Amino acid sequence: MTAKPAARPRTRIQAKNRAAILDAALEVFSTHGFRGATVDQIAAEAGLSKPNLLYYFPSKEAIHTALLERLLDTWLDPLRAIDPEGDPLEEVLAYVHRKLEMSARLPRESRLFAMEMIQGAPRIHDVLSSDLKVLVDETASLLEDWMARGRIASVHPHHLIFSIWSLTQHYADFDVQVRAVLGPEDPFPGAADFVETLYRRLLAPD
Amino acid sequence: MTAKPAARPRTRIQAKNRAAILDAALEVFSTHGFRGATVDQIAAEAGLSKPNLLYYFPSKEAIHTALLERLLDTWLDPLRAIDPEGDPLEEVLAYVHRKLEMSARLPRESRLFAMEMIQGAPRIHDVLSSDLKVLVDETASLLEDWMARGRIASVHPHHLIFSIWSLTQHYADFDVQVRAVLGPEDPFPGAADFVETLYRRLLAPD
DNA sequence: AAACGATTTGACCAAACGGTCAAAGTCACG
DNA sequence: CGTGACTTTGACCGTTTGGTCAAATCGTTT
Repeated sequence: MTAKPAARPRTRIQAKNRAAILDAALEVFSTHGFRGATVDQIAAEAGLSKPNLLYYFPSKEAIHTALLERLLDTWLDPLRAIDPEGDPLEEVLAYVHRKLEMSARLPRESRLFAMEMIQGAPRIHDVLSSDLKVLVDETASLLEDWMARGRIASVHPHHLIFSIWSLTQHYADFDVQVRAVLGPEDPFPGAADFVETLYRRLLAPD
Repeated sequence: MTAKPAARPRTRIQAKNRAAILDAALEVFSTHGFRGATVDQIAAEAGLSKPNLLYYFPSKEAIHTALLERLLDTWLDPLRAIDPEGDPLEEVLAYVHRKLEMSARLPRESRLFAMEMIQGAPRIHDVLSSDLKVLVDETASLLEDWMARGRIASVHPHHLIFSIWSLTQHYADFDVQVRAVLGPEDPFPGAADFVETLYRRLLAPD
């Protein structure tokens, strides 16, 4: 009986190859989207033959799903890390900087997420309107509470969160454009400085 | 001799069909990217047979190119419309609102642009580092001039422009996510209000 | 209504696609 | 060092892909 490798890898080889496949798939899916990515290309990028890749994942879609599941967690972690007991403005700023750092260090993950959104999130729409919505609503409540107490200025909390997402992820998703305009200079120090200023001025209590 | 239809359509039928093809291609390319889009799908969406579509455009790539050329112009028009003689803060705010309105009214164009960027802009990289860079640098100079005169607060002008792009286009590109979080409510009124507040507070002269 | 170019189509092609399979090779452990 | 499970592969399959072509149809002008 030929046992298919489990989702939880049992051998060193499985751990190594599954990791290589997911890394290669991240590269390919994040730049070409699901339909634009080919199994051959992922296999080549992972240094495996196509049948060998399909020994570890049953289909192209399975790879994509595995990638998205892993992504959603790490992507929303910074939001969960906001401390309701901390100083409001500093908590928001820390969140902004965590997100910006993620754009700098995990640009492919950011682009994979953006790809999925642009395509209408056909594979994660449910998670968005359940888990994500709950998490965002909770954070929005926290922000509103801070605003009501005058700890930070009053703005629409959901749009505040959207603004943080868009501003920070922009540097990963539109990396080419940013660098084409800015030249060789590293965009991130300037970006960090800019968003710091922006949110300090936006949220400074009246 | 069978004459291929010119880029400038000569007959009513050509004008109509070329428009239908470009509209269909916009729909398909903007949600699936270049490689993920198929000629069959574009043809079906345009209500034509595949060979008929290829009578009007010589290849899939030609359609994509035609689309991008048309896009770049309309996409950067709002930037060109900033009036150096106008009131600085109001000019910036007007630009922000023009961009936001474009996201609301031309979401597919926004997503096509985003798609191209995420993929590394292989087909328009040259235009970015030449035309776009020049246009942005000019606008940045204007902004710096306004800042030096104390008409608006000092921030990094390039990142200011990036922030406007990301904040406004986010509502088109991440439409699914925004609506999943916000529910049935129309996002744009709230967004307009939010960005207005944001840039007033950011740019208000000290 | 003839005649000409403009338009449309069914049939077709080679290449690339996602995926399968039996057989061969490799590894770890008793 | 043998043996059973794990891993890898070449050959293959049916479908989809971008694109071609000759023939048929349509529109317009005379």
